[in-house]
Amino acid sequence: MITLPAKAKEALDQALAKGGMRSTRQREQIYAVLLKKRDHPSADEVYSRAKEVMPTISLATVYNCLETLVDCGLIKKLNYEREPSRFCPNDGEHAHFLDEANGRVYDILLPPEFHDTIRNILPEGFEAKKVKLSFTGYAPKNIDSNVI
Amino acid sequence: MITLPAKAKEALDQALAKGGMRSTRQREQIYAVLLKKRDHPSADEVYSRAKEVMPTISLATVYNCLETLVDCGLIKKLNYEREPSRFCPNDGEHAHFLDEANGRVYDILLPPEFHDTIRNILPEGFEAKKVKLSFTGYAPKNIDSNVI
DNA sequence: ATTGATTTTTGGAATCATTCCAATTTACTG
DNA sequence: CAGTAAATTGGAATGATTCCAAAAATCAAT
Repeated sequence: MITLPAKAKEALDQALAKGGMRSTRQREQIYAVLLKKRDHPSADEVYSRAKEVMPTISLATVYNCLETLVDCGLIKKLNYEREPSRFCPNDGEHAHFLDEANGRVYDILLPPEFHDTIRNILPEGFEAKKVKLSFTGYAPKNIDSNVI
Repeated sequence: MITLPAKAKEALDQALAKGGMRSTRQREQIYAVLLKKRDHPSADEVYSRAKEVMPTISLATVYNCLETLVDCGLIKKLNYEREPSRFCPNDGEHAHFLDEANGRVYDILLPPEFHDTIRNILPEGFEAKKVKLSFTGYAPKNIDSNVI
């Protein structure tokens, strides 16, 4: 069991309550695991890490919890081609950069007005609920953080 | 059998030759099918349409041909979550808009400088080979073309 | 054209991330 | 504390895609 930072715990409980969902140990641990190492792990990788802090958790539960957190808006689901989905506990708007050399994904923080700018290129009548911007290529070496 | 427009046929043969690949009836028909109705079909849907013009073609071949065309740069592969991949015979740079109401995907043509602008937001040292911009939401009704 | 070497196509089996299921356990309400 | 609804669990099922080995088709050189 790991302890979720008080602030995160609060955000989690609120987000769950808003959707009429219950706060459970499993959901808390999955969220804690994602916040601890922010490297965009797959469901399977989350399962591995979760088992270390809660050995009896099941893979099905990991999938359920991840889906719940996505629905709550606390985390994001990333997809590259049809590879296993990866998860990102960054709720702000940002782009993603996949480094082809090592498979790592970086969060690229954008200037605050950027998403609006992008939305404005849409022709009259198109209403975007979600905007996804993602890059693939090579990241500079010696980057330590996954959030840029 | 459908006839591939002369210009497209030429582009296909050239693109294949450049990669040391052979021109085959199957590849030609798959490309023709994609150009005929530009609605971003899945591999399965391409298979249905291909069988109408070439009844003996196999699903495996459809997958093979689509992959080849993607590798040649003649078509693009689109992915939404982990739904079946869809294919787009538009080789220019453009964004995609998925209409949640009916599942249709629209090509959104961008101002020519836009992709460069987007690339420029990347921090020093990040080299993007591919940029993907996609929207999800509601498109205006009564749109006839899939290319905007 | 025919041969030979190399690709490509083909049908069916295999893969594997994810979803589904029914039974048990857990969390909330009164 | 009891009752009810939601969540967790392990295992089975799903389904798009890939893999495989054999047959067919393409291209280059004769």
